[in-house]
Amino acid sequence: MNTLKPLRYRMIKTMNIYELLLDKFKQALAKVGAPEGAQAPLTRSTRPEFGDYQFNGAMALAKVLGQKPRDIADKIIQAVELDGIASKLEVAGPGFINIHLCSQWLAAQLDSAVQDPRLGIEKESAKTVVVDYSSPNLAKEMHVGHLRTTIIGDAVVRILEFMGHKVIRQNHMGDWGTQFGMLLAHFSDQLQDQVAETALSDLEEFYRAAKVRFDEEQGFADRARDYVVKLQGGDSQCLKLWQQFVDISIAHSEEVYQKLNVTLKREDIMGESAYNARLPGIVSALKEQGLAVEDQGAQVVFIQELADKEGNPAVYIVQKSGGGYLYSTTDLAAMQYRSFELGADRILILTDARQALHFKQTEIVGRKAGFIREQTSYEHCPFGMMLGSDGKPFKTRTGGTVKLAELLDEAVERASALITARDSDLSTEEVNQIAQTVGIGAVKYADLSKNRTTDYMFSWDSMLAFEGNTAPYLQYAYTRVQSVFRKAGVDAAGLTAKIQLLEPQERTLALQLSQFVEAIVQVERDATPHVLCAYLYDLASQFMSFYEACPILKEGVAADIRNSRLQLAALTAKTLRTGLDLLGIDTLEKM
RNA sequence: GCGCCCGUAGCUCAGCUGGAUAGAGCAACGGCCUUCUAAGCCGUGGGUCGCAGGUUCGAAUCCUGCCGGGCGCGCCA
Repeated sequence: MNTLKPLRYRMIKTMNIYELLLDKFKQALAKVGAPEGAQAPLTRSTRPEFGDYQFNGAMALAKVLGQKPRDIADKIIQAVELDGIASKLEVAGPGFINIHLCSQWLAAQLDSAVQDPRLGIEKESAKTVVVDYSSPNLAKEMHVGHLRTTIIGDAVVRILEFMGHKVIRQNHMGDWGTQFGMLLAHFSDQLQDQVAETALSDLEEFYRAAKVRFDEEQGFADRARDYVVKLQGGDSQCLKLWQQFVDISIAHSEEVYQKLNVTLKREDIMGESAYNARLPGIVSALKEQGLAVEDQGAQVVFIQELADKEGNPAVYIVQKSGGGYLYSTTDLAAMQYRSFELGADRILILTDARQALHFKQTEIVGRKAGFIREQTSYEHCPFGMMLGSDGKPFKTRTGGTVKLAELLDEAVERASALITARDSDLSTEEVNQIAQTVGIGAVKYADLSKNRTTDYMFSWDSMLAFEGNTAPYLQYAYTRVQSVFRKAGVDAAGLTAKIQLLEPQERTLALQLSQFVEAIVQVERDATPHVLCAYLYDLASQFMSFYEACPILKEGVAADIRNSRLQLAALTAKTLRTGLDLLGIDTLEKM
């Protein structure tokens, strides 16, 4: 037998250039005598004349090493091993090191990426990541306020999966709360001889009616609370009504998911009710550990870590004086289930920012009580709430609410109108297909592209705009590439030409293409899809400039140049399609 | 009262672990379609980065204090 030998030479795949450079500069730092753990600040250059990346570690070392920063920068340049990777390293200003990547090397990276279905991005060692998102309240029809968690969460899970992680979606539906009692009370005495589905055809209206009674009708609120206790206690009549109601609500949610192209499935549902049986155990465990104590008839945990200046601890109620459980109890149970039974390495929870304190408290209590393994991270990913165009919060009662289903329909209609308004040879069927893809994409992108933790403004115009930094712009860039290949009669998959980077637009595009992984890794880490949106928009924008400046199929373009440009276009299209797919947005061949 | 988040161009937003002259889109203005789809491209104008200190070689970014806005703080989620 032969001794072991490599089966074949394994080419280094297109790697994360940032990581590569960082690694090289860290080695160089050690060589010039920088202390262990010295900062290694590497960034992308802000201006073309400063190169592609810049390393700014020399200035900080000046004091430590007792040398001039520019001298240190010179030594770093001598020490760093970037032969064949960088074409030029120069010291600028007080001691910046500008890194100009070698165009041939950059082109070679793209040559291998374009052949790879994963665009040269390697999977990471798999972690188990539980992602809690969407989680609509089944008492109400989904409205625009549910967009953020649903869409952002879905993009996050797609990206985590792309990077090789085991993702467990958890749709923590609100099917067990106090307001459910309100609905059950209304449900049971209003609709005894009606078919539930008919009555619930308009969930919003049903909820509104129940809410009115809850607020105004004598005795109704008490009955609603009784219903919660009965329900949580397992009363069969209540459960039956409840189940009927839940089924209809879930079906409604699934319709919206379908329209939105969201990956949540029925088996991802792990509603609040699913934790019911665990709640007594949570409270008793807290009591046994002396964490929960009785106060004013309720079981509460006093959290000293969050005490005010007077030393008054924060109060965290885990069981109501009447014996009922709350979302705190449920969230502790969910934490335990996810960490121990699902084996989560990370737990991501996407909700609005108003719940930040609650999750902070939940983590403190949960960790003390041992409801979460030490190695499990507990990450609340907050975002601001939806405001109306007037800057005031969206009202959920007075008809100011925009139902999600209606919003999506309007988006598709607007897209359709836009398409038919322009000259085209598209068939009706094609128009409908495009309108669907563009309209839904626009809505999703509008939400995905901003991930501020502050409130954000809902606006039909900005959400359904089809120009500028929008999904249609990205989709359009993609179709332009497809159109080129159609016209050329070439199959992108069959291309083998080497990429050449001659024009500035080609080089700019190439550099951007090589940085796809950097954007993805950041989203993976921070659960911020807007970083990927920004990346893709820049990519599309740079492609548009390239497209205008660098003719591909026109007369007079040499064959090798044409083929190189086709490769660049092909890689752009693949990157756009992959990126949009990770955002849950479809691409089109024509538009 | 305490806590969290935020304040960047007329509007909506980027700005990564501090780095060079703070960037986009929309809106405004001026160019570019008999030539790869004008949902596009090129260009112009527009910012005391809320204010004041501090740390630093260097601050939109970190710290402190104010001002302004939002949200939260024992039986809703």
